[in-house]
Parts: sequence; C-alpha cells; structure tokens
Amino acid sequence: MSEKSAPGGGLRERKKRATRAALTEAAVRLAAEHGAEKVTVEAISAAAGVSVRTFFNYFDTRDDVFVLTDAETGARVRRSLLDAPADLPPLLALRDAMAAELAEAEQQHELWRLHGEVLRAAPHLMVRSLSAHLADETELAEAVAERLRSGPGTRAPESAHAPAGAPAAPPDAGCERRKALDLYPRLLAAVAVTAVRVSVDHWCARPEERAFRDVFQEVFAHLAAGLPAPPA
Amino acid sequence: MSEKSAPGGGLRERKKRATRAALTEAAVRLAAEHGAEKVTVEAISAAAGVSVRTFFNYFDTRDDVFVLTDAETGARVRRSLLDAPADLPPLLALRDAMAAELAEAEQQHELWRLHGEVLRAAPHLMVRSLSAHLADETELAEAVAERLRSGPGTRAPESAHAPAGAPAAPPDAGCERRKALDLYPRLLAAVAVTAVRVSVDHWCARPEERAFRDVFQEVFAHLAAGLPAPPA
DNA sequence: GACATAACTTGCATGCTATGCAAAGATGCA
DNA sequence: TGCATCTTTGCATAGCATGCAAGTTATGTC
Repeated sequence: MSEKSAPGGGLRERKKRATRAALTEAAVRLAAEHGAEKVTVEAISAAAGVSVRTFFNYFDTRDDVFVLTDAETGARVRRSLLDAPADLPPLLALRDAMAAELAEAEQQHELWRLHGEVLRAAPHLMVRSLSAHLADETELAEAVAERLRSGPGTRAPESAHAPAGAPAAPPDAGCERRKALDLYPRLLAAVAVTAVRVSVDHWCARPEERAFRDVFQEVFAHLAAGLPAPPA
Repeated sequence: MSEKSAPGGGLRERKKRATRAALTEAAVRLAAEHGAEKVTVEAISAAAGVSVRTFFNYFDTRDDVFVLTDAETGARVRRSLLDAPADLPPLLALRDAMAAELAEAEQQHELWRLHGEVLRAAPHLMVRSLSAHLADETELAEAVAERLRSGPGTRAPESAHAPAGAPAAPPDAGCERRKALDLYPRLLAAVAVTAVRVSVDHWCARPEERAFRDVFQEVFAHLAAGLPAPPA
C-alpha cells in the first residue's frame, strides 16, 4: 500500500501505518478472491497477522476497511476550492478542485481499479463508501458557502483559508450546523459528489473505452449546460 | 400507518401489511424517543407484538425498517416519466414526475416529518435510506434512456410503457446491466435523486420557512440553469 | 363444515459483528 | 536502565442475522 506517504515519525507510527495497510490490503485481496461478503473480520485479521480485536481498533466497522479514501482528500479539495480564481463560476471551481484530486488517485491506477472491482461487485460496500463522501458533503457545502460569501472580486486570495485549524469535527457534528446552510451550497456540493460517483462508476464499467478524465469532463459539461437532452 | 392503501386482498395480506406497519411504526416511535441507535430489534419486535425472528422475515436488516419508501414509488415515477409529453426536456420531465410523487408523500405530513427527524439525527440511517433510492437509480436511468431512445417527436405515447411486467428485478441485478447504460441517463437519474434528497433534507431542517414545493422547484431551477452562482 | 395445502410465525442453534475492560507487551525518552 | 505511554490481546458480553423444523393460521375445495 502507500508505504511512502508521510514516511516520517517514529517506529510506532510506522508500525501503525503498516498494520492499517496490511489490513486493508488483506481485505481487498480476500474480497477480490472470495467475494466481499464472504470475507470475515477473522480472516482479514489472520491474513494481516493481528487479532480480531486489533482490527476493531483500526476500523469502527467491518465495511470501513473497504473505504479506501484518504482522510485528507476532503480538506485538500476545500482548500483548492477556496484558492481558485475568484471569477471562476462555483461549478467550475469545484470541478477543477476535484479533478486535481482525482488525477492523483488515477496514478495509483492498479489499486484504484481493484478497489473499483470490489465495490462494484458489492453494492452494499459502494453505499458504505459513499457514506464517507457524504460526511464530506456538509463540509464541502460550507466551503462553497464561504466562497460565495466573500463574493467574486471581493475576496482577498490569501484570507480565504478556512478559519485556521478546524480540528476534525466529531462525527455527526454536521447535523446541527446544517441548519445554517443555504440551499445552493448544499445542492452544489451534493451534485458535485454525485457527479464524481457517476463518473467513477461509469468509467469502472468500461475502463478501456475512454480516459477517466474525459468522462469526468463530459459529466461536468452536462451539468454546466443544465442537463439538456444530448444529441442522439 | 397507511392502512387504506390497497385495502383489498384476503385476511392474510391485510395481516402482513398490519405487521409490517406495526414494525415500522414502532421503530420510528422508539427511535424518535430514545435515539435511533439505541433501539434494538428486540425492542421493536416487542413493541409490535411479534418475535425477533419475525422481524427478520420482514426486513433483511435492522436499518431497513427505517427506510419508509414505498416499493411502488419508483415504478410510478418511471411510468410518469415515460408518459410525459415528448417535447418536454428530460430534466423537466423527471422533475414533474418526482413532484407528483412527492405531493402525495407531503400529504402524510406528520409521518414524513417524524421520519425526517429520525433520519437527520442518524446520518447512518440517512445513508441506508439513500441506498434504497440508489437501487431505484439504475432503473430510473434505464427509463431515461428509454425516453431518449424513442426521441422527441418519434415516440408513440402508448408504446412507451416499460416492456410489460418486468417482474421485480432481483436485488443487485442492476450491476451487470449497468454496463449497457450511457453516461447521460445515469447522470440525470443520479442528479435527480440527489436533488430530491437535498430538497427534503433542506426542507426538514426548516419546515416552517418555506413550502416543500418551493424548495423543490428552486433546486430544479438551479439545475436547469447549469448551477450558476446565485445572486447574493 | 371438514380437509388438504400453502403461507406465516416461532423458538432454537449457530455464527458474525462490535464494544468495554484489564493484563501483557512494545515503544519513546530521560 | 527504568518509567510513562501507547498498542495489542484475550475475555466477556450484547446485538445482528440466517437456517431449520415444528406449530399455527388462512385459503380453496369438496
């Protein structure tokens, strides 16, 4: 797995990363081989060389081991969104922010493909994986609102970085805050996340036909045009 | 619960509906009172006056009891979509089809509100509920594709009803078929489902502020316009 | 009305998922 | 080396989920 990312830290941290990596890798391999639903936590733990209890020290849920999203992805997208040129329409700013992130992911082509395979074979896990993105959605909507608030032309490019270190909101904290959000930012964030999902899903179904980039761009072109009926 | 819908059938069917209704009602009430995650299957079953085993005869999963979607909703929306005037743009046809369905749901105002409360308090269940809609999404995408195929002006209004009785596709059957679907129908279906979710969610957060209908219409107006930045 | 059939419910047995707790082991640092 | 801290682990416990066989209840027919 990504052994090189953030190589620093002491032995402890490296071991933790190794254990987590071993668990996810074992999980994905076993899932690819025997089908995702037939893989028990016991099997994953055994393959990774740790106890069942330790598995649950790393993942809240069995299914969480199949959600291969980087926890920092959302933060990077939001920052990129806020740093985009002020005159770029929100939809396009969001498109570019996500495209940049996905370009990185596309480089780990092999792993991504395998992951896609597993998820598509198990809709249940696809849903689970989406839930991870849903958590992002509220924060993403806030970023959109922030971008709109400091409107086009009004915004000083440097002042826009989120209110310093918002320290990893506790899970479900978005529920109350959600009340304060306007409709448009929520809609844009939700639609963008959906667009990414559809792009990935469509591309996974026929990876050889078109580059992912093209699918992604076409999706956002449809959205920007207001989803008119395409030419036959 | 909805005791009147499809009142027919023998005693057996009525009993089944009653049992299912009792289970969902008990579940929602208990969840509203004690928090959704604190409600066990045992408690729900006891409150509904059946055994735990019977609960699992009605729902595959504990969480499924909180998914209050009518199984026929999707079918009605698809039919409505195919029956819409041929010159109506796909996005608007879908909007109207969904609006008609939601108008009915809005009448059971009380239950809908309570359900919304429970789901918003438990994102986990919101996700689960979405998965039910996701199942619809593929079939909805097929309906969109069907509508496009028999293009504007080409379509004989009567010939469009789905290929007779597609007999309740087995769960997950959509995964293979998905390969055959074009990008645009999938995108439109996914975006529309997302739009409904955002509308409902936004409206639930401030039910007194605006009619649901208005929120819904505004969302689709945003989409049809290509999601430009709204005026401040 | 009685009967055979099919459908529904139930309890029991079993296995997987998930959490709390306390003891044992590994790591970091002086 | 030795202490403080973090991690792993086994054990106990509870909830989730399924299969099976036996008991109960509708349905349709004679």
